[in-house]
Amino acid sequence: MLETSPATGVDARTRAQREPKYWGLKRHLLDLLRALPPGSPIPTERSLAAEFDVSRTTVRQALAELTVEGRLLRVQGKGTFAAEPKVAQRLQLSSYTEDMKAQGRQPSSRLIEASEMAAEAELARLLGVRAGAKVLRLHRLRLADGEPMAIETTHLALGRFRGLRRYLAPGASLYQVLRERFGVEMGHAEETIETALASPEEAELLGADIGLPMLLLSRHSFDTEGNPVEWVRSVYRGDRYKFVATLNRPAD
Amino acid sequence: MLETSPATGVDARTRAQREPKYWGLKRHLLDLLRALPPGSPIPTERSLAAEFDVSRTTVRQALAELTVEGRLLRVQGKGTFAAEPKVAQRLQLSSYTEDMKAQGRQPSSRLIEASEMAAEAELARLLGVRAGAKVLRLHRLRLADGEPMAIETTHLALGRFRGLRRYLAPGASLYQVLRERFGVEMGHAEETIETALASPEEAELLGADIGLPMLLLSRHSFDTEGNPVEWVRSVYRGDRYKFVATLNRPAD
DNA sequence: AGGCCGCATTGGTCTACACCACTTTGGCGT
DNA sequence: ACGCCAAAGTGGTGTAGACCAATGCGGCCT
Repeated sequence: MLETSPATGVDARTRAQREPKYWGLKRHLLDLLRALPPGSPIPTERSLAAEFDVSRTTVRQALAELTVEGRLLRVQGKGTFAAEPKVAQRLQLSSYTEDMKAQGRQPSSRLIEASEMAAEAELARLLGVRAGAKVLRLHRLRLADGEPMAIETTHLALGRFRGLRRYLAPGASLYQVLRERFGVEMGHAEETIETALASPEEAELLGADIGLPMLLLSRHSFDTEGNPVEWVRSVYRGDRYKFVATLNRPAD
Repeated sequence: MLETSPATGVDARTRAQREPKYWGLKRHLLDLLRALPPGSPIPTERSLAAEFDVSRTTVRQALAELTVEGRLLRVQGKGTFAAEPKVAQRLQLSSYTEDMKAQGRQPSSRLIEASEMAAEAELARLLGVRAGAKVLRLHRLRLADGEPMAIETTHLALGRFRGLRRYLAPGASLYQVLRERFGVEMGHAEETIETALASPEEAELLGADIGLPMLLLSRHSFDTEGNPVEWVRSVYRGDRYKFVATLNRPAD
């Protein structure tokens, strides 16, 4: 599912040429989503195909990308729904909050989406649950002085944190909730940093150009007993951010 | 092509075989990728469709997912290629040589240039010497299994390490020389990681394209007494490298 | 020699249709 | 009333074929 494709929103005026049909459909659906309460059903694939006079395959391509982008929730046999935009919470683990403050900038977060999903094999392994287990996915935009800096996607096993979603109020700290409601204390984490090019969705959210170099940070956190707690994938604007690490004790 | 017997459908799924065709194709391609040198071309969509007797649409679904998962690189008009696996480098105070060995790769270095220069203000500050002091600059190409991985430029104050140049033999570890000849033990270091695009010279040395995203790592190392020892600027191929860090006691 | 152009090849978009898997609903039989 | 189950409707998988867009190569023309 999902295709790598050119820009979906924002300008892209440099190439105002042939816009694929599923782009237009996508933009139309994004407008629809903006004016629609979360959780409400979207027209069915077949009706969209009829209304826009395109094939169902084309409709599915648009829907697939929107699903990957976290705007839609699809359930076989039931329908397609507007993803829940949800309560915000801010977590402060890493150094983002402190980094920003240390630089005299005002950090903030915007929750883009909070949804439940079934864990595919790799994610299940990382979270220590069986494949297909329910997982809570938090999709947030990080800002500094109101300027978009990063997109952060957090995954937690719902089986281990039943009712987690209910505790997530705006401004609430995820780590605080985990500690106070579930008695989970973070122990250590493993991070990887690599490069990636901005995807259309990411570019739009971050207000950057498609293909802009990004820093991709993954964090795998464990509690004090060594049980996996969360898996986070963050995308930072490469032109606005850099990571700083202080290393102690040589290895050799 | 040819054949397409089950025009009526109905049969096909006989054995509780819940696995979609594109899954099987995906698994096959993953096997192929395991046994294939990175960067090598994958069979074309049309040939895969013919070989596995499925439609091109089905092949594309498998390829699309593998692309999203970072296993494949697709280029219109050229083909589909095995993605370069990223090498992980521990974000810790160890030498490149040891990092690579720990991963079972054969590390090597090629000294491109070793020159003395006068430190400009900023570099002098970093190395704790007066502006204009003599500095040794080592320009090295780092390889793993003979493959260019990074360009590393190291700066050391010659006033502190007299005769350093004479001890630098091919294959010698800088850290080892510093320890054995000068009794310098590394204490801690400050690293920053950011992105940059490859310059023409860098691209040529690394065998990459101009404009390829790179990981730019700067390291400021100090000995156990807190005296600055070296300042290093490294450029890593973003498509072949990633940094790994283990964090203890996460923030609140 | 150098440059331009067109063709072959590859991935990208799209159609129209068929059937499968899952969920909900409503009517039928008890 | 109640329960079961078939039908309807939804998304999921799959086919065969068409044309578009980008790339690269080779040959033609100057």
